[in-house]
Amino acid sequence: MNLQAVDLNLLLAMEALLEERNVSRAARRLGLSQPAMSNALARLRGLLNDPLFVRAPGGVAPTPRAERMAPGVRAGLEQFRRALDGVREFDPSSSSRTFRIALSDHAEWLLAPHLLRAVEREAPGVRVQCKRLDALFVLPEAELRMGAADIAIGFFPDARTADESTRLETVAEEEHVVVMRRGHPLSRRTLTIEDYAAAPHAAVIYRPEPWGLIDQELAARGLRRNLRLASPHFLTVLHTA
DNA sequence: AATGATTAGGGCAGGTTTTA
DNA sequence: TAAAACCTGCCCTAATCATT
Repeated sequence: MNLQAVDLNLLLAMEALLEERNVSRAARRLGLSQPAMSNALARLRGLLNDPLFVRAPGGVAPTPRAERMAPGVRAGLEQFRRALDGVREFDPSSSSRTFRIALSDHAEWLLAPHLLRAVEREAPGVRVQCKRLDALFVLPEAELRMGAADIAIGFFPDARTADESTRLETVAEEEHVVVMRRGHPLSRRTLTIEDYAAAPHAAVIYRPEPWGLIDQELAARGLRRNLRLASPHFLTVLHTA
């Protein structure tokens, strides 16, 4: 494509639309009127021969083409900004950036106090926005790719198959544990997997259907657990023990 | 009905062409 | 080379249309 034929401000419009998923909000973000943003979108559509964004509840949703373009647009604009800013390294002490972290309430409960202290100490202008993972063991690749989340923290068994734009790092290792109240009959002996499956219990499950990774593992052993409560909240499950 | 996207028409800034 | 005239494209407001 001939870049001379492209108004590079359209990339800013694209970025704002990817972030806001709403033409009016994207316009406000760039200090434009809503029709001006609509017009920019129309020019992008003509340029790329794709609708890019289609109407959806609450605004617009990106087409697969727009989603594929998103990482490149973000990276390109980031390079422009860095070039124009004189290639400044990230400086926590002067940054006013908002970091969006997708994680479980369990990880949030464990990490948030430490994170908050570190931010207060080293990056007083930085804000942290925690958001819940949509699924417990599934890497939110789309959210990361679209910039809806900067990082995701959790146990992601299939993360190794993530695309190249996703950077993976082991930050901690944990074991699954069974929690029960003091004095529970099962606490007096070594818990077998059969005991576990047979005992009425609560579990953390994010999906609408109460069927997760552990159920798959049990099924492989010919077992089915006696699940009485499925909740997306670790703290709720702990509270019911 | 409310919210949000698109269209129409006019103004303005910046670029191009013409002319002295 | 610089100034004037002209052209093009973007943005604005207002009105209308579409979707939820």
